[in-house]
Amino acid sequence: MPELPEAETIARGLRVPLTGRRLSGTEILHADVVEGGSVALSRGLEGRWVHRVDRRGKNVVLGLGRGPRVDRRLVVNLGMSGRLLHREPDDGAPPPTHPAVRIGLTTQEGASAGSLIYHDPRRFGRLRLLTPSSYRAWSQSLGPEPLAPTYRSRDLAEGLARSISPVRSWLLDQRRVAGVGNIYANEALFLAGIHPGTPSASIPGHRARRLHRALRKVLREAVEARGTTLRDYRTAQGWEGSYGGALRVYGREGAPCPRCRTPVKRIVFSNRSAFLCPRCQPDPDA
DNA sequence: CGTGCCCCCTGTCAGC
DNA sequence: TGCTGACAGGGGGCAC
Repeated sequence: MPELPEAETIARGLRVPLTGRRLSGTEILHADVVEGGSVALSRGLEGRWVHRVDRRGKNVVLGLGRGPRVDRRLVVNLGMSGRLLHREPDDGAPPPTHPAVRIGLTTQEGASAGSLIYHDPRRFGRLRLLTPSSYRAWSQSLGPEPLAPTYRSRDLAEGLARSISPVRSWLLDQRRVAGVGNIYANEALFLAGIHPGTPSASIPGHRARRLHRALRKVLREAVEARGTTLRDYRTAQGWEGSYGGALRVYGREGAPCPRCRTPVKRIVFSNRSAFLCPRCQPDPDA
């Protein structure tokens, strides 16, 4: 579920409550979300301080250490239905329905600072604890961050030119560019006026530049709105994201295209829905 | 190697 | 009121 804007929102929401806290007393309720074994995770988290809270692609990354340096990273991929929730010590909030991992937090003085809960009904998400070298290898396996100032339209254009995949599949491939999922791929392709099934290599340079601009615009807007809640996604504080109302085509089959009023069409390929305006995004095969 | 398909799992909703 | 099938924001594995 969560794509870049949702993961970014969660990371921002965890930064203040987690930074400078210490992890202790990990409870693993569903071992299938833990990569590398429950015991290794519990032992690896125990007593480590949270130095940083970051994001890489769709992943939330906690930089941890026993001393002042980051010597482990907890990488959380939220899959389709994962949430990372911060709970205060005795907020009377109802307990989450599908907790998978619960990690205790303490202050420098050792007082309770609540808990960090990984919640995931479908359990497609994954938690992994990585050393600096395994983190580096993992991060290098992902593509560039599309919102980084160093990500230029030329990078996108050159990547597209080397692939025969449909452009939506290309955008969803985390090795090409990190953090784009089905919602924002469809939204960006709409803004760029490109049919999702267009073979990547057939997209001319000026269209690739348009796609680069559209992708960054959509992602920035969605971060601003704290992400899109369709169903499961919540911020670290349990709030919904507000970008759902701004979606132009995703999930809007039959609704008028915001640009030309033609009904939005839904097609399926690679086992996933794509939404498009058949007039603004003409089928290259037609 | 690149690409596409299936599957992991649970919840929800539409249609009968 | 069930029951069934389709579908859901992701990604790993495998066959070709």
